[in-house]
Amino acid sequence: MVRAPYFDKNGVKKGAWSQEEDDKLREHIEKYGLWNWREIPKFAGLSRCGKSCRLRWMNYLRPDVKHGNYTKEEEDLILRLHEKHGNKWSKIAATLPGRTDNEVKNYWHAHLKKRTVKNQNTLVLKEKCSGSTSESEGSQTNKEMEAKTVVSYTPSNLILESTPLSPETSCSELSNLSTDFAPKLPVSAGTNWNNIAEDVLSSVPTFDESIGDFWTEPFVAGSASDQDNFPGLSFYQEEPFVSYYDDGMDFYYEMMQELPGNN
DNA sequence: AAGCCTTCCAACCGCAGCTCC
DNA sequence: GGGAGCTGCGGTTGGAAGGCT
Repeated sequence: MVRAPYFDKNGVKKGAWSQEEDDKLREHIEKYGLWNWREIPKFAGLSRCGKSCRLRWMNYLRPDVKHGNYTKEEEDLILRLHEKHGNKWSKIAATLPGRTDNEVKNYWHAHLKKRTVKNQNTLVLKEKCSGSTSESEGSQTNKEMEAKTVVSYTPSNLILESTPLSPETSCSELSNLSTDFAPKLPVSAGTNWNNIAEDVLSSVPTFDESIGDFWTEPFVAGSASDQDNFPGLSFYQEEPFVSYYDDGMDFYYEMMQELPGNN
């Protein structure tokens, strides 16, 4: 189910991640945090491009990511949000703690898309049988119409709508998520950053330089100047915590406000 | 049993948006 | 203002696994 690992012409490894690579990346991020995706593979001793590392971390290695077993509530929420926002997977995923945009997107295409297509066909058939609905519903507001359409997707929406979450509860849950994985940063008065940098660099292999954009550029063993300017150091001291859900919070609150019973 | 087909998830790719200089 | 560097998003693809004929 995964692509066979291979090295491209630049010496950058592609395809499936090995356990060893996962361990290296996880260990590095847990130790030093997230600071610069292009540099991380270099310092973690990985033959991957930064983009690949980011994807692997975000979609698989992150400690708060859960896999498989979507609940009925999650399915319904995805359906509702997709109806409202379209293919804005990151927006949708932001409201599903532990789910990634990639996973939501895959789940949609694998399981939910068929259902909505089926339901839409059913709706069209019903409309054709009962005539145009625009006249009979002409007095309804757009919001009412939208709500009606969403509910028509699946009867189980009723379950979700009958159990509205309070914004306070939801936000605090998400807030916990955003801090659950605060990188274990070795920030202390006695921290010797140069030692850390040398430590990290000790296992770095060497690859040929090549041209390419930010993401495809292969990691290159750091030069002496790289070691002197370990890029993560200033970041750690200025911004020690990284939140994965900051952007989703406002949206989540906004969405909860719009749930029936919260107006 | 063997070959073909379908499903579905991990990973890749291109590009838009943001920030900094 | 605009160019470079970086990040994140969404569409697409590769291919293993399981089902079907």
